[in-house]
Amino acid sequence: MAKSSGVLELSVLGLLHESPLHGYELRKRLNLLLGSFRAFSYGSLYPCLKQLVAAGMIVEDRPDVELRGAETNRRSKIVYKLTAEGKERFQDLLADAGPSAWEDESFGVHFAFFGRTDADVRMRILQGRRSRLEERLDAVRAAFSRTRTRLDDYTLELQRHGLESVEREVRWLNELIRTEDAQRE
Amino acid sequence: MAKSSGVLELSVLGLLHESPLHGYELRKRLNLLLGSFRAFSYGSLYPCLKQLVAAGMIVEDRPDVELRGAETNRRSKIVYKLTAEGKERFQDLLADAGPSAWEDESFGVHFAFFGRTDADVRMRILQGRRSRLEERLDAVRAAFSRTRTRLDDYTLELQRHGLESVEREVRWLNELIRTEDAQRE
DNA sequence: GTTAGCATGTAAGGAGTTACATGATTTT
DNA sequence: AAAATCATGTAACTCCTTACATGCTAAC
Repeated sequence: MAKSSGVLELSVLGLLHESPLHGYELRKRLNLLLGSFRAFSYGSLYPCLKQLVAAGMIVEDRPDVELRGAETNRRSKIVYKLTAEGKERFQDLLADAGPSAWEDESFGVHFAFFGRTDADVRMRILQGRRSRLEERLDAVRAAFSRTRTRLDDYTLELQRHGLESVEREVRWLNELIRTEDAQRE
Repeated sequence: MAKSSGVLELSVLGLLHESPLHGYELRKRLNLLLGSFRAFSYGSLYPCLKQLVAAGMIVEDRPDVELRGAETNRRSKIVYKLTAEGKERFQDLLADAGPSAWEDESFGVHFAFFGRTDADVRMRILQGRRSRLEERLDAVRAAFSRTRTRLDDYTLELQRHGLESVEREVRWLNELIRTEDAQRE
């Protein structure tokens, strides 16, 4: 019913692009793919699969049903595979180098599928992400220097650690951008 | 109406504990306090303030209204201040050294208010957070070694960077725990 | 034969955002 | 007097989780 269009949809399409999978297995791959960043529950995954079926992006395949008698209404594994339309949708989502690709929640997934993303889109996403983080550094540092109320020691330490984390990610992005540039030759 | 009991409530109570503030200013302090971790919009803040008023944790003060004629129904700044009950509630929330204090979303806030938290609660939260992260490291590494399908280069790099980030936070926690220990003498 | 893990699903609800709507105050 | 910023608020909506409910399959 909803159009979703979030991290989950992209992840599912991407994983099914590699090979057909059933929900349970899909979830494990999902949480491996996204690593320490994110995890999804079945309560999100199954409705999402349903919705993708309804939208014609994937189709269900029930291997067990064909093998056994049809009278049993038993539950079985449902293997999902991408349709041609689904593949197209996936490519469209990957081709989007707009802000939605470099925000906190979605950058990870987009990056995970960089292997199937055009080099120029990769570059624009990396640069977008970098300036996003630099903006944030500026904002925090500005707010910090503007602040007159002296902060608690722990609050300060949290701040420091937060800034350092962001700076670290910027360095990581710099490295990646450099590598991408080198590979263009 | 809802009980909320989340990051926002704790942050608001903590900030108002330092000094009375109006919503707009409160939001800026909030986003400074939480630094690069989190940001809240007015759409969350104002309903939360209403709810805290209803619960008797804070009270409204409208400075302008008293100064000027009462016939004008004009909008004015609303300064919120903590009640005795609110202070108690804040201390109760700070005294909770359970899992809810060391999850991703809430650890930051709890840490920011460590200056007002008992030393033993601080220690239990730091240790809880650390074992939470170590569990995650184990899970990711286990899933990683169990995986037979060779991963995409970019996916691998994302994974590596994610692991490194978590390891870095563990080292930070180790350092903090060491410092806390040293201060106990 | 029972426990543990595989497998699918739904209903209710939490926590927050976005977009909108309005008005006051300060700066240029 | 226009523009920017300060200031408060609401309604609709999104995305996801939790808790529940069910059943299959392998291992011990």
